Amino acid sequence: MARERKFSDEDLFLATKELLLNHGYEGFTFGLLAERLKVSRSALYKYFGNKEELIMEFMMYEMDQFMDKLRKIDDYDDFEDQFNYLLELMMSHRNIHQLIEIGRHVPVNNKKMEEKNKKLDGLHLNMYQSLVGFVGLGKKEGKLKPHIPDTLIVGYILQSFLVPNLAQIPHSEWVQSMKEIIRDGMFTDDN
Amino acid sequence: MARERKFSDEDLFLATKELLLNHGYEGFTFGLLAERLKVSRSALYKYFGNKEELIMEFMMYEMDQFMDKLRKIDDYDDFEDQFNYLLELMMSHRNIHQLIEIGRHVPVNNKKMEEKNKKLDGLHLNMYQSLVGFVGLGKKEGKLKPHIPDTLIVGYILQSFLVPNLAQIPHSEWVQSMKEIIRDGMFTDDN
Amino acid sequence: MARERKFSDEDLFLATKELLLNHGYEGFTFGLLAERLKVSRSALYKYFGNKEELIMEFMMYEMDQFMDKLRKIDDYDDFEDQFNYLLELMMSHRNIHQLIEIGRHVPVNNKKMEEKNKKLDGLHLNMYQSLVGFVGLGKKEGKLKPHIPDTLIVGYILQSFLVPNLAQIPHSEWVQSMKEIIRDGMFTDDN
Amino acid sequence: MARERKFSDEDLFLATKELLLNHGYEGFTFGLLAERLKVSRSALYKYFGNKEELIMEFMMYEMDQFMDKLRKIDDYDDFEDQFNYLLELMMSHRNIHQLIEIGRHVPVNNKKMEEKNKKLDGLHLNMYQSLVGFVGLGKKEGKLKPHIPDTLIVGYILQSFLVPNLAQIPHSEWVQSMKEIIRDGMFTDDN
DNA sequence: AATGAATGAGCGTTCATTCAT
DNA sequence: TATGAATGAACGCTCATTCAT
Repeated sequence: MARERKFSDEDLFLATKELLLNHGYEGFTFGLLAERLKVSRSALYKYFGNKEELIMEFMMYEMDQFMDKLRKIDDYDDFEDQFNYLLELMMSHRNIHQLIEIGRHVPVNNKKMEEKNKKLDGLHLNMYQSLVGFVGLGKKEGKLKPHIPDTLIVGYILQSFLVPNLAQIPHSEWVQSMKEIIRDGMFTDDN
Repeated sequence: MARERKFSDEDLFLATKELLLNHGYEGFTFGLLAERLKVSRSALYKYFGNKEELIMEFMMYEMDQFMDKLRKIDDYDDFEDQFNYLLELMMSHRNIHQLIEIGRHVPVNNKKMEEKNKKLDGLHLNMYQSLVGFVGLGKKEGKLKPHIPDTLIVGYILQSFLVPNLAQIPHSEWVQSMKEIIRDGMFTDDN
Repeated sequence: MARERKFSDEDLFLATKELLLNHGYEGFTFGLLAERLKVSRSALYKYFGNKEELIMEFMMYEMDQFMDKLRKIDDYDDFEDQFNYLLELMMSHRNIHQLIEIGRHVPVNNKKMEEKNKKLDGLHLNMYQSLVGFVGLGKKEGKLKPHIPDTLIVGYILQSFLVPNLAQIPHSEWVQSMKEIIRDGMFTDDN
Repeated sequence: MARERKFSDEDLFLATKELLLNHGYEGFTFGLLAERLKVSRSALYKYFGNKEELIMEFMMYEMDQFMDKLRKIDDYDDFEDQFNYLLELMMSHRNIHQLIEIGRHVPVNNKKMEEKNKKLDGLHLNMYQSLVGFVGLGKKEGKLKPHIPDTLIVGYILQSFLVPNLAQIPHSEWVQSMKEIIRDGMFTDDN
């Protein structure tokens, strides 16, 4: 009944992600996105009323996917297992923070946007609570140092994965070392 | 006799720094900068051929200053002292990474730019080498775990300073905890 | 058997009229019209090659209807009766002028359009002649001042109804006063 | 110290006036105006922050000029003289109403605009009061029919000047006839 | 050395119009 | 017949950049 679409939602969100990560919120333009998808700029407006809406929608799509996986952390009872699962997850969703940070730049003007913003905030809260729950468990089990602020622990775990692997160390070795630093620091024991 | 300049390089670089940190690369405009310096936009072109050039020039100025301080790390013979000095330094120049990150956004088109870009890369290298030197010392003294890649150690330390202090933990406590994580990790000893 | 049309010409022209009066020529869009008729924008193109054509077509439809009524003026032999009929008619079709005025904004590009434009001009001429006939009768009967140009008389009658009733004077009083001015002016007799 | 301007404010306001009258508020574009003045669109933004501002500024310029002249009506003590003066004035500023009407379409968003809007409203009020004063004098002198609403009298006079002189009747004759209709109507005395 | 004037490219957005189903 | 997909021109607006004084 109508022509076939030239790009799928997945195509679009994938392109959006890359552009957003490479250019930031201000640097992300419909022109760039359209070029990438090989459509006209105006075609994008069929699906998203405006730039903010597009980015918000993308944000939610991305967060939803991430949260689905993050929630699985509760499948593990043992803290140690949760820790391993979490690190793997963060590693494979390395850029989620940058995206969240970029998301903060999106201005919120009208009501529709406000709604979406709330939903997004809800997801953030969910994420935060998952992690705080995890830290709480770690402290209760006597695994995590009790005197270190929760937010710092969470922040460190999240931030770690943004360290660029400039020297191209093999993945498994890199992750292994990273885990070790996070757990026991970079100093030898006899300090 | 020529007229006197209405603004000094220091004025200019200081203003550039603040604007860059507050607005990001895309949000930084000659208009904003000119307003801040109380000159016309066009006046800026007398000193910097274009926006990228200005930012590059600023980057180098900033890096130079930072490197001067970083090189002082060699005044300390003891690794432990170097470590403390480094953390303090990074803490008080926290935004150097943001600036470097912003620097990555600058597009490189022509030859003049390429030249400056190379020089800037040189400074990065200097920085890296200072730090690698520091890591080498640590390893030689048996303080740092020998099997962890140097770049990860350096990267991890640098990245630490980007963890946002969302919960507004007091500065000294925050730094103290950071040091502890870096040295001994977030896990308790009996793991 | 072909599908049945989802909207009638009357629907369409009615919607067009309201939109045109409320939004003006530039503010009138196919999107608005389609939404009103609950069809897709593109469906409209089956019936009207383009926006101008649609508006022209509408104009003619509207004029036709108006002319049907205007021609009834000849049912009255007496000038006085014609005068009253005319005023009532104008009052209840007040917006015909606005529409004509809007019609003047329609650009005429191609040949098809030119044709329709001519036909529309013909209708205007008809209207004008009806009114000139009316004026002629008035002058012959010695009711209208003979030395005042016909076009001014006609123009005045048409234009009068566009005076906005800002102070919300009750309708009947307003019309009554209007008639009086048109007939005998706003000055008292002893001038 | 800087290049000479390619157009004066008068040029600009004149062009604005014509475009506004021919295309209406929506149809008036910076593109059109720039083309007319043989400058780039963006050049206009040096002088007017946005479209509304430009139009408002123009409105005030136009109104100011008009009000200067309208206020002179009080130089005449006699109603008859005021009447003549008024008609001449309106004739030479025929389109002031269309402009006012167009001015009503300008959306008012921010504070700067609100201010200007208020000033413009003030001018409208001035105009209205000048005319109501004039009508009052006419009624007091027994020249104007007392039972006809003031707003109708004012509106009728203003509207008169919008009657198009389609048949190209010579100016003086046209004005003469207009005066007569306004004063004594279009009907002969013996009605 | 510094300025205001002017330009052109590009952005976000809207809309008439065309195309393929 | 009717539709959703797609396009391209234009609009309002911003900004880096150039020009003439």
